[in-house]
Amino acid sequence: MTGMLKDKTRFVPPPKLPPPTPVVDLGDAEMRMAQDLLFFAYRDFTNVADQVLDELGLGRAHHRALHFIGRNPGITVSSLLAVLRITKQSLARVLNQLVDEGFVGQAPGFEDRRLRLLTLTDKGAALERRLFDAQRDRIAAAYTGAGPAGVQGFRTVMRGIMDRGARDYMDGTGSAEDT
Amino acid sequence: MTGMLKDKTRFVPPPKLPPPTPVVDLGDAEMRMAQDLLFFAYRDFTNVADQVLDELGLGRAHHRALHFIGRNPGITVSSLLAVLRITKQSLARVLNQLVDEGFVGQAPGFEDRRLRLLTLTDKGAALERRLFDAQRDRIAAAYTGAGPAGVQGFRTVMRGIMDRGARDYMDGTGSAEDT
DNA sequence: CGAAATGGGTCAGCATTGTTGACTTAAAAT
DNA sequence: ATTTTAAGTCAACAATGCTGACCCATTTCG
Repeated sequence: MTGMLKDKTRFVPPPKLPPPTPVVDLGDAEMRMAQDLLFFAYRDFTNVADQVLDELGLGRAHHRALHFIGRNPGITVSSLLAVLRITKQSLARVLNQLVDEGFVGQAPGFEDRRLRLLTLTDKGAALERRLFDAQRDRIAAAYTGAGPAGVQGFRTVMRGIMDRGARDYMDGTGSAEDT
Repeated sequence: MTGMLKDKTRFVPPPKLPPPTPVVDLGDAEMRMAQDLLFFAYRDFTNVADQVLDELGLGRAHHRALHFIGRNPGITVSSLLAVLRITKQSLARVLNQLVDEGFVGQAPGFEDRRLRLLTLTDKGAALERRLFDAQRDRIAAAYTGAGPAGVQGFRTVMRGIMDRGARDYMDGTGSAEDT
């Protein structure tokens, strides 16, 4: 980029700004908006929790683990991996830290002693609570503003966007590993 | 973690799985679900585009830049920074690459020649199109399944979740820099 | 029973994308 | 003429993904 404005001699005509990427269907505009919605809502939603996490030297990945362990006490490592869809190594980093710092507890499975059943300790539950509370307000406000029918629509669309595997997980139907 | 199942003598009772983090309000369950919805929908939505990007050796960050430049032809660097809310240095990496590879064009502002007005080249627009088309199907399907009222609810909730600054941007009202 | 499969773990190294901090340059503004 | 401002650059660091290559302890299966 060294000197984009350097050669003052050559006049570069300001581009005749094209229309925002020629809209083919009319529906396109709606879809583009959806991209924005997802980007901004996700970013700002996660940012809320990030602030709390920073204080503790933890990251988003830790939050995710806490969340899903909290929602699924006794979940195994491989199930957690299936839900998060990350690698064992990525999870290990985060999970070991959570265990070391006493946020997550573990116990071998009763029948199959290879399993490592994960739970939140009191400390972990408290943190998860705190993180949740921060995000909670946003959701609550947004839900209130949208009314019950709006919330229903929100859910339906979000479910429609995610993979079948994720949907199944949410239905409790899910081993989550299938697709 | 070296030997969590190592001392076979000591019996570690399987934790009596506590209920999924004691639900205080009834509303809590709904809010927790929203966390899941955002996580899964966002992840799976972005993944669709990631596959295309991988082929070209580009990442999500590139997609974001392409998207917002495409939506806002002639946007300045600082406006783009305000929308994305990342640092100049982070953006530079990605943006320089896009310019070098001919996806993004630039021209100095007419009145204020310090400005660097960004646009998509044809090549850039084509790529953005391709990325969009991939995501488009998901949205289309989800929207169809939810009906017009559902879509309206989705929008309202998503807007409610994001920061005011993002909302303003979406309304076109926005300098996006204010909060 | 012995071999294979499974759940889990570890070491090492790399890529992407975000961050700080410290400066430079060119063009506006005052 | 000085100060702002828009943009860019170098350097280093952190969080989280990923791959590849192995190791252990159990459980299962032929």
